[in-house]
Amino acid sequence: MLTSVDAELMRVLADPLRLRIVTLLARETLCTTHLVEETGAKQTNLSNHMKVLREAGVVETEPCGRFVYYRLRPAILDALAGSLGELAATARETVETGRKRAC
Amino acid sequence: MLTSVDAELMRVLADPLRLRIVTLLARETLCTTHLVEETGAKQTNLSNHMKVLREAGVVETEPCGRFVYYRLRPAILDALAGSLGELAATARETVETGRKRAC
DNA sequence: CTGTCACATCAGCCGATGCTGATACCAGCA
DNA sequence: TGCTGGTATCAGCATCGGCTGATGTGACAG
Repeated sequence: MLTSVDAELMRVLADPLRLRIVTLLARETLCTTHLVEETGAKQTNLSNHMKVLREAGVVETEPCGRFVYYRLRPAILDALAGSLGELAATARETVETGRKRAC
Repeated sequence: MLTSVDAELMRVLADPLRLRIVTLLARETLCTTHLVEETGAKQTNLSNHMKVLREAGVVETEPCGRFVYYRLRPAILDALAGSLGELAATARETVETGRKRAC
């Protein structure tokens, strides 16, 4: 396998609310106010999740007056999708050829 | 978006040890004994994780005498990689066209 | 300067989950 | 029928992480 799947990135994206946020941001760049409207979550909670996403490199921020826009970084998602695809391809070959270790 | 990313499946795969197990199983079908050797984890712990992976549909079991082989189900990983790829593609288009909601 | 609004930070609670030792189950073998 | 070895289950513990209310910060309007 060339690239390995990033467990930390998986963990960050595995939370239901964060995944919802990422899905919303995939369609259009939004700021916290919009995300509060869309998700119904508290501003505090949302801010915490945005921090996690920011520190994981999933989103980047763009200040705009008092507002802060959150923009997704597609390369991160591409890389994850790619490494998972590789894993799936490897698994498929293993299953189809019946490769197994004797015990 | 056609398919949405499965948060539960992400959660299952987000654990470091489980991801390690899945990566090992992608190369060759193994039984618990091998996984204990490879990961150094306790048999009890490993058995718990295998139950989680089994219930999530990530692996399927094949009894072989007193042993139990665990085989990955590639379709599950393919689907996840695919939906993540779609998400990434959507995000890329959003970023490149500068699509954002006014606040 | 003062008030308001958008957002971030902090401390605390609490439920979820990973890890472990003890134990049960089950297949093969003598 | 016992014994051994591979695996599953159970109860308890400890930690992690998400949610919340209170509070801080920084920018705009009047």
